[in-house]
Amino acid sequence: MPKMAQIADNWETGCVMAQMRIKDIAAEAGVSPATVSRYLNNRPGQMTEETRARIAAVIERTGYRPRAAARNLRSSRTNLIGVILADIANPFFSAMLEGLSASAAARGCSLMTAISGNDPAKEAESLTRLIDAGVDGLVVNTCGGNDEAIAAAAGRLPVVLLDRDVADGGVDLVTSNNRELVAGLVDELAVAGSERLCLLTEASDDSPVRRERAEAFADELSRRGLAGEVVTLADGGATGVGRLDETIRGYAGKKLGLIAVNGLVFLRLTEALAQLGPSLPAGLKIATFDDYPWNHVLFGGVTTAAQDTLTIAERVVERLSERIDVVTTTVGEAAKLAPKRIEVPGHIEHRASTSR
Amino acid sequence: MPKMAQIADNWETGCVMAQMRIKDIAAEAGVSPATVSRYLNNRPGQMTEETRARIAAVIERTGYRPRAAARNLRSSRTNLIGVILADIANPFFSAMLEGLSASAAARGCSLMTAISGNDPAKEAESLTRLIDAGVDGLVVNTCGGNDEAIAAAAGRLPVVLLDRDVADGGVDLVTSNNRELVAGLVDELAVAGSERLCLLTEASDDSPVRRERAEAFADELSRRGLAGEVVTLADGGATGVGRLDETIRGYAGKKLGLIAVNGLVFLRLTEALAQLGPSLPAGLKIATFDDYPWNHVLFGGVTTAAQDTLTIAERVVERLSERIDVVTTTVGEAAKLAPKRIEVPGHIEHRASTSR
DNA sequence: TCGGTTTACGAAATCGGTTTCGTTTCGAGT
DNA sequence: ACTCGAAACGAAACCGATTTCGTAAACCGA
Repeated sequence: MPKMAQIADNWETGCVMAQMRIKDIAAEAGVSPATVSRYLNNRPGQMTEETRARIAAVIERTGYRPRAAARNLRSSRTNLIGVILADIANPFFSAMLEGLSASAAARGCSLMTAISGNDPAKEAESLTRLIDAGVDGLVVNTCGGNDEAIAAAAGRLPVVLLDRDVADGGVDLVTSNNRELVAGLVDELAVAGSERLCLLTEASDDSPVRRERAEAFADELSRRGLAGEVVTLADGGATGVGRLDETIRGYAGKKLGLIAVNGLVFLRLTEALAQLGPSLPAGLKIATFDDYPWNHVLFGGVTTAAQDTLTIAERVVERLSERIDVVTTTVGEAAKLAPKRIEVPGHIEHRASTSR
Repeated sequence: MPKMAQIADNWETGCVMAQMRIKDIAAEAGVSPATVSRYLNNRPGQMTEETRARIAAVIERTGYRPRAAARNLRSSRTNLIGVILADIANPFFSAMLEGLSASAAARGCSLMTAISGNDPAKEAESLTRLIDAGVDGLVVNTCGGNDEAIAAAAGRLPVVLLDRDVADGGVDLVTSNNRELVAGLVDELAVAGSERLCLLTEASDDSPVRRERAEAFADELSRRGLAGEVVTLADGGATGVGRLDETIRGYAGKKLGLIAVNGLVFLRLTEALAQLGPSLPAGLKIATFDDYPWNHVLFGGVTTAAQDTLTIAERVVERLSERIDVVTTTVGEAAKLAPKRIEVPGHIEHRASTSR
């Protein structure tokens, strides 16, 4: 029985024409729906060049677009990648999102995003919501507190962790080479003449990333035989300077070198230093992580350990695609990929704050 | 014929148990699939409290989750909202994304995001990709150059514009009340004693937002009988200071008040001022738009016209939901909502840079 | 020329829900 | 007690693609 769609198609464009179905295209081209489907997915079972051209012409003319829902149902693939981010306010992660978006688009995938705002409950909710929506795979930058749920999810569909690992470690992880970056900053400060180094951290931040950087810092100090320590600031937003004043004043004039463990700590540091004057006290050198816009401006430029956001994003999507391909290709328990840890090198942006 | 799913369910959890279908749940609860469907969507056709409880128990016990793809196919709704952002590096928009995510989640919707990076071609591609994916509605922060395509999209599905309008204006738009914000900043500077006001803009930025702010600025000056002008900086990234030095030096000591039309311009301004010294020249007052983290820190705090990101996001999703409801409720051409322009008030954050 | 293999394609089942339509049951009104 | 309307629910069609399976034609070496 001919459908509205076919009738509408015969009218001039401009009228409200009903949505075309694959059936209609098939009828129009004088082939079966199966053949059109093969054309759409250019399947191994080839078709005559002539048939291909006829189908292409009809699709071109009618502007037909296959309905994703139907396709998803039958093939149980959605070409959707779920992304859960803990903190989008952090420019590092918004840049990451842009990278993920581009890498996914390059593979014909779209992104479903959820933002937990560092709330474990929201993160857990996002996890189930995205899985229920049928994403092919999941990128998770966890805020912590859901390690079991995430591990469980990784057992049911492809999951790649971003930046922060989970406890048991059975899940793929892509991260910067934090040890190398820490070493790079220590080197910057040492070369700039700092005699004593401090790594500034926050009490509330107990993330694996912070721990990794702190450990690397300590290791690097002892390796080089440098004096220094990890200073943990009391919480209390940007105003709670905690031990910071004390630390700075205690060493004033003694060629102190400070490393902020992340951008937030660096802003707190900046506020604290503002009380001491608009430019850096003589002999004080500073450096920080992640290349925020303001790093170019504050103190005439702050030396920064920059992470390679785009490459990290690309690696994440790449790895996720591998897993997705394995899942859809192999049967059941067959070939399971072993969990993998991918470290992406960053680089040091040398700026005025660590010049001699 | 009993399916694998039912067998698996009878085993202990822990074994690989097949995905449950609504049929299985129905069988288990001794009702028809239709009834389970009614339960899942708590439909008007109510059911016995006892039936409801029985179904609930089975679902609870089996951990059944309906497959979204199947649901989408039949109901032609996906509970997905597409979001296209021009520039996620701008913290204003990353905050927006968080707001959109929260507002959407509150309505049981997920977000599909695409980031155009201010590239019209990417924007156009994202538009079709999201529509093809079957989103129920679209939030677009356009980078320009796709006005026709966006208007066309708005004819086919619910679309709400974010911040930047399209040419013909037949589409819903949510934006800040820029005129009010400009007036607020002018007032701040006037009160702080500025005698001559400049609005700093960039040559490359020809967005409706910039135009609106510039017009409002001119209007406000003439309304108050204040001297001033719009200064357009030459392009060239953060280093191309253009007419800025000249402007500042020309008026040095003359109680100049500067307004950066956006955060990027403000960073350029900051770099330029850094050449003149670490703190503001005497008599110079400055203010800017959008409350970035560094605004709290630079110059001891910069007076800022802050947009109410969360409210804007909420209004966007609210309006989009209205349209989606209309589309799915009414038939054909029936009730079309007239395009609407929603202005969300912001507020002025007074800080040190405009103190007397 | 003939069996055998490939290639091109169609018929029909299928994915797993929702929705329509019809039937039965129940309670209220007279 | 009987009718009537609403409430509760089941049977089956349906959404629109993909996929399996089968078949006819084309090709191919002996």
